[in-house]
Amino acid sequence: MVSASVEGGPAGRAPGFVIPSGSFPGPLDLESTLASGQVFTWDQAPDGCWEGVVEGRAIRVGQRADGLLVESKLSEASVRRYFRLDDDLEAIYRSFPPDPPLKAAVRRYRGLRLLRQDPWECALSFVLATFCNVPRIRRMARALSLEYGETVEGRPYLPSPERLASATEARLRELGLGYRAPNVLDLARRVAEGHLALGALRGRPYDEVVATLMEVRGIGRKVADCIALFSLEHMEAVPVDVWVERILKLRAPDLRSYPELAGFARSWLGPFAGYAQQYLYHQARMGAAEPCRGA
DNA sequence: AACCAGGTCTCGA
DNA sequence: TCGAGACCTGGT
Repeated sequence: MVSASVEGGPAGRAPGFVIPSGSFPGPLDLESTLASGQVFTWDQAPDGCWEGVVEGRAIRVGQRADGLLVESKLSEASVRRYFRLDDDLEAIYRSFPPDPPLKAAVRRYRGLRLLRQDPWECALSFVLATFCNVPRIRRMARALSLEYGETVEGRPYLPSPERLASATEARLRELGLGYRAPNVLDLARRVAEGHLALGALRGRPYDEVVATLMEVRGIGRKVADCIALFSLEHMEAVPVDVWVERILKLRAPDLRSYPELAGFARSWLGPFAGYAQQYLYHQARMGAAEPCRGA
């Protein structure tokens, strides 16, 4: 067999490097990070490595005892930024309240990091995500990638706003998006036409970010919080989905509305409430999927 | 085969 | 302002 791997070709092997564990504060657990329901475009290869696209480049990452193995044309700085290796995870853990279930979730998923996602990918993903389960979100994202997306170094990836804006609602429904089809179109058109500058929302105040995002059809408070937390640096944002709502109502049974629940979560969980939320969410969802598993 | 899913929108009180 | 229903579809 001839291994004719050409640098840059689809089968080409990207340069590899290791980001040593000691070179960033706190642990990193790839499995928890990439399978915790914050991102839907990564796949796990048979060898256990994860494959995705970051900043328009393909990337393969693997968990190693000595750190994070990376195969990509991306710079190390880009990878560090994406995986939020600048976050001092132990300090974030210390900021959490002494809540036994939260402590259990942290113990179990230690090393779960929020990602610094591209705002467009994040917004598109969570408009797709409304009221459906994670496997289906991944399926819809894959369908959009294959139908309208571009291939990034051999890997299918989500379409640009411009490309998606040219889609028809009927075709999007055929791809299985259901009633999300017009919402996805509205989002794509606003971004493509420059009426919604997602990148410019970085650094803007939380209330302004949420209000701006909610102008899009299909983006309510919860989806806006997801975008704010996962791609716009608002670690205080607490997306309240059905799982998190159950958890919050155990502590505050009298709270009903979304603003009340999210506000309670922020005061209870502290400045990194969004981080804590992700541990609670992941714990709840995995617990439901695998009911019998001793701690 | 029901029941549920990282909700949002509309509408009537 | 608040609660109730409708809503596409596929996983489990």
